[in-house]
Amino acid sequence: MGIAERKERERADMRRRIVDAAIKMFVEEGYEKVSIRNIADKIEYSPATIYLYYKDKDELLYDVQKEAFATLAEHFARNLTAADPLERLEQLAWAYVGFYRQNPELYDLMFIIKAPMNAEGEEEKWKNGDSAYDALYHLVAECVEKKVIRFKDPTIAAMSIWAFAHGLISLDLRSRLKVCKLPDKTLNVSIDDSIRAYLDVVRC
Amino acid sequence: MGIAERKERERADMRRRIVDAAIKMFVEEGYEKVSIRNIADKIEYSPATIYLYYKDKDELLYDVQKEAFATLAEHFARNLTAADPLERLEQLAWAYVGFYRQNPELYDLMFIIKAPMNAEGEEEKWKNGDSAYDALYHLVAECVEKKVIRFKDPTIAAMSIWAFAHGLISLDLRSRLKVCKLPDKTLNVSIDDSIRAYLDVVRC
DNA sequence: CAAATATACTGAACGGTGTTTATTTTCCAA
DNA sequence: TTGGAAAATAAACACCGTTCAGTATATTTG
Repeated sequence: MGIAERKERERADMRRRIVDAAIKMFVEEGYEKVSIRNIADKIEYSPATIYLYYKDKDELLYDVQKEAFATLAEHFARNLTAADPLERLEQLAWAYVGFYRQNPELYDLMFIIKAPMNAEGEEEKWKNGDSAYDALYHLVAECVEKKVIRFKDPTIAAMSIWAFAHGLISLDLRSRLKVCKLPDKTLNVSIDDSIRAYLDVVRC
Repeated sequence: MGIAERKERERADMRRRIVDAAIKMFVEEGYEKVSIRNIADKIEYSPATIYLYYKDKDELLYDVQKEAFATLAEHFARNLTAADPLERLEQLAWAYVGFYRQNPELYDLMFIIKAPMNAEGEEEKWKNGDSAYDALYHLVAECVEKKVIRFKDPTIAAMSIWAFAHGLISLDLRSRLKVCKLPDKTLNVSIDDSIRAYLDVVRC
């Protein structure tokens, strides 16, 4: 009786088709500009069909985020090669920025866009970023332990470092960073310079 | 011939009515959930009327942002009292966080929400945040000059400090900060602790 | 194999959105 | 008082996320 199994496979295939089209379109056009109807058109099904596989747009976004976090994890795995923890922390920082540069729209829907946090008090459910954060935490903890960075508490250190990188990227993504006007001159502030300066400040 | 003047006054009054209702409703319900129709209802005019005073929702948001930045400027003016530049920088940090805590929804629409950046390449037009950023820059420049913080370039320093605070707040606003799960224990990371640790790290 | 049932899919609708247009109402000058 | 400008609006357009009644297809049962 392989029918149930085949049906399950077909169901998974359809979810793949939907999520693949969604990722492609979100990346190309931006989350807000892509409608369920657009996605349905792309995969040549009726809009209502999508609701047989995803209960709403939020649930679809959640799956897209899962995919994006897997991509980020791969990106980290490829780039975190150094043995020295401080060097590895620097690699992490550059890998994080590199991921953003290659996938700005993905970064937006992973970390900035409001959905799918609608359901209040359901922070528990948001586990997509956990493994990436764990990687950061353990690395930072090692740096704190070996006293190569000027932080004392590993939890606060990890969150602070993430917050800095995220803040920089968020400002860049909203064009607050590109140009910085002063009375006398106009300066370009780059993410790269800021990261370098931060690493200098944080290092022991 | 005071009629033209009165008309102008009436026009300004109407824009005030619209922007006041918009701010109130954005703060109460969130930008995305407030429609032009809702605002029109509130001020007891037809939706189309709003388009006689604002060309689109983006332009209205732009005015709301202007108001919000004025509030932030006041907030800074009230709280930046110390003579010592480093102390004043700390006051700035706490004032920034305090503003966010008192007006999270305003913070969102000032710094995070995607609109009104639709018009590509119009970064020139976004002047709302300039005076607040100038205040930060000059203060940080003084700190760099007097060598009380570990940054060398004032431009990079100002942007980095802002990025850190903004990153922290952005993560908090999207519930990424509240709880931080680890294999063994669950920890609360607070904005306050992170700011304190950052100031310690940055101080010379 | 045929009938009954379960599954997959869809057309059409609901109630909303931002925005535009044609029309009506209001106001002011001649 | 009346003609024309200015202000306000009702109605429509083209979308949106989502639901539901109904149809087509596949599977199971008699």
